Amino acid sequence: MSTAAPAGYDPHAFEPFAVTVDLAVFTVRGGRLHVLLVERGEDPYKGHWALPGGFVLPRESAESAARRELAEETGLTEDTAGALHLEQLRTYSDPDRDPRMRVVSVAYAALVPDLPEPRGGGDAAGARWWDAGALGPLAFDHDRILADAHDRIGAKLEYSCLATAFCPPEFTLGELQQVYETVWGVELDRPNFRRKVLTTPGFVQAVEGSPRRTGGRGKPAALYRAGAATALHPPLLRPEGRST
Amino acid sequence: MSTAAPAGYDPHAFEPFAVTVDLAVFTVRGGRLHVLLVERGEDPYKGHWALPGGFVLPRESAESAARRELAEETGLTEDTAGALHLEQLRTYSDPDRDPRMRVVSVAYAALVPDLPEPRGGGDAAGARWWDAGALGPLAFDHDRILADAHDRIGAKLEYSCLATAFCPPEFTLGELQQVYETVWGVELDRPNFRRKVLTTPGFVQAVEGSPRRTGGRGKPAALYRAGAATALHPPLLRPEGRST
DNA sequence: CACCTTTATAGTCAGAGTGACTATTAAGGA
DNA sequence: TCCTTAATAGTCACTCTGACTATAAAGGTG
Repeated sequence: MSTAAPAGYDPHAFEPFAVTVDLAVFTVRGGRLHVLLVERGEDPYKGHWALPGGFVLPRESAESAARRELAEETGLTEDTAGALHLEQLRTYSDPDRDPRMRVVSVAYAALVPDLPEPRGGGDAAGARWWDAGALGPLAFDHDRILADAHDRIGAKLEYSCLATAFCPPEFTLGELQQVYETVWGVELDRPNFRRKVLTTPGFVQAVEGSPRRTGGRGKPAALYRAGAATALHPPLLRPEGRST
Repeated sequence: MSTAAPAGYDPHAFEPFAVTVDLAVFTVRGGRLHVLLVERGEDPYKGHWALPGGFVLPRESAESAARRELAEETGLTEDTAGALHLEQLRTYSDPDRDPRMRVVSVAYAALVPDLPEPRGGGDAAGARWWDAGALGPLAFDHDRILADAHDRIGAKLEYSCLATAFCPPEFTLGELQQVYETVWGVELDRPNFRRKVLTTPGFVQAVEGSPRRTGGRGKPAALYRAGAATALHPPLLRPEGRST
């Protein structure tokens, strides 16, 4: 911002950059981490799967663009999508990441509870959830973006209350534990997990009236809602190594 | 990346975005956190101080641009600057953040040991280190970027070995402790800090021959170098609350 | 219906890590 | 020589965690 623009800020005098957003939208389905992908209908990478995303419009911020795309691709209303957790990951700016032109992309990660299969509407040829553990190569540098997103989400679960974003409004501690186990790919000790969650003020709060979820196999579990806290002190560390 | 470009990817057909980098370059001087700022020589914000930065060139990545600007502003060679720790913070894309045109900026944070005052070379009217705790309002949204950078650095000290990046090649544990105290703005217990650092494998390693730094006021301190580890397990948590 | 399986919940116990200390050592300065 | 300063060594209690065992309450099966 300190140097003069090439050719003194004439907006059309230099080779322009396109700015896009890419979204890594995660959910937990049946104990597996899933990610929303769209099938590319045109070259390059025609027929490949890619992260949803699109161009940032002239009068919107990258985050607004991300929320708009998220609403379009998931079929949620913009109001609902506006309430979702959306986290800016990082920006990818390799000069050759798109063979057509110079595209700088701001990547976001979103966490959603289990949603219905997306309608194939919009401009994408098709959109569906994929098991994040069994993916073929994606278009562009989206493998890298997806890996970065997974790392970030995993790290964030350690020191934030973000895991509740994967859960429906009311959930059991077993469901919350499964979020951690699914994202981290490990098994956790149930009593210890329970103790940690319940002794962290504001992580979860019991639903009034102490209802229980019946119909399962074992003893009915108590229901909880997300609490007011956002950070976890001390953190809930993964059994082994780290990321980032 | 899934939607068609406006006007089918004709690079000049839509209003272009400029892409810049902004750098928050931190150092510790005399027990205070300092940040490198440049004085703006032209409107808007003429006479205000701003983060160093500049345009991303057509054939370079944002990170390359950041390293190039860092070398220019600090007077270091590109080789030296290439070895410095540079961390992508986030991207700022508010449509009105620059009154002249649409500028999307990728912000980076850099940590350097105490350096000489920068020469006023390059295109900036002037460049100098400022005490990060006593700053007037900066140009553009740079106050916000600087605050985000400070938060990120503080959080990273907790779970990484990054603090050694603020230190010269050989340093005492007291100097390392002062990095933590300066960035966090707290005082730490010396024996406890020492115990934590020394029992974390790979955080620091004693300089061979066990030399000591004499000339100070008290007992000479042993010298250490940065170790091979990059992550801190378990983390070195701040006395009180959190960030991010 | 008795019994097994499954899941939730309660509780115990030892070890690691940390915060708050006190004590000792080794330099410079008055 | 004594005082001040800073580094280093060590203690102790408390918290948190990992690894357990035990009990409760549902569904399923013969």
